Amino acid sequence: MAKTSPARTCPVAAFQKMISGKYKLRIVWDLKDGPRRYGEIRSGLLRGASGSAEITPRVLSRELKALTMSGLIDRKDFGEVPPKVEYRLTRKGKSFVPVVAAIREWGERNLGEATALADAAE
Amino acid sequence: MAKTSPARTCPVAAFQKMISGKYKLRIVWDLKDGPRRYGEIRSGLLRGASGSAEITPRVLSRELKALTMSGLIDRKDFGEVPPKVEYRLTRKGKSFVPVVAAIREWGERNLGEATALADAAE
DNA sequence: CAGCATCCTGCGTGATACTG
DNA sequence: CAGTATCACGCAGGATGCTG
Repeated sequence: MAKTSPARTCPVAAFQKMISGKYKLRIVWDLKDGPRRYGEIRSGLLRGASGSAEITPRVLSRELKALTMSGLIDRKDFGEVPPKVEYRLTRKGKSFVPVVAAIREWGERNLGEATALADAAE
Repeated sequence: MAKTSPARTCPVAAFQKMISGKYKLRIVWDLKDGPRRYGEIRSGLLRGASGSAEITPRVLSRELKALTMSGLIDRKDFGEVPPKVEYRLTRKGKSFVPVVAAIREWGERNLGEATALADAAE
């Protein structure tokens, strides 16, 4: 047991906590294309399968704040008059993108459609 | 944006749903080393930072069932007398291991300690 | 040993309304 | 525009006790 983390909060547990919430991963993914404003993120985050309802500001605000505190994203507030705030990935956030990409890739391949078809003969 | 508009339940959303819960990822990770019995999984899944309390059967049972229905793991029930049940990764589950590995790797590197130190000069 | 049945609680998510 | 304040609710997750 030289390098076997001493019961430290499992990396996966920390990860789960960090991306807990329904939108954090999607926000990070959205931000990978560059900085986005609050409203843009909001417009891009539609709820339900129909994709009609928008996330409530309360929730988005929380997610954004959590991501900021996790150090994944950075909040940039431009002066005041007509409020303008941009969110962008930090270096850490950028390093996280490939992980999300891996998740998406796997998800697209395994959750897209043929979900539980060839799982019987395992 | 030619191919980025399906609006289909985002892969990440599906992923989040699939691994929702505090133990699913850990269970999958545990199972990567081979089949495990119910009790073994339970013993390996300790709660809290102290790692003393064990997961309650109700919860473990749910997680296991969910993972089975997701097609990530497979339940093998040996006869009856003294109940013996083994859980193992399905092909799909195995294909998912690398993703979890990526998550762990990233987590160990970014959540281990130096969490929010060099996030200012981004 | 490997669960299931019941009860209880905190928190994540949403609706709605208001502000600098 | 970019949030905050309040209220409400469903559900994950834990505590206990029981069973085949």
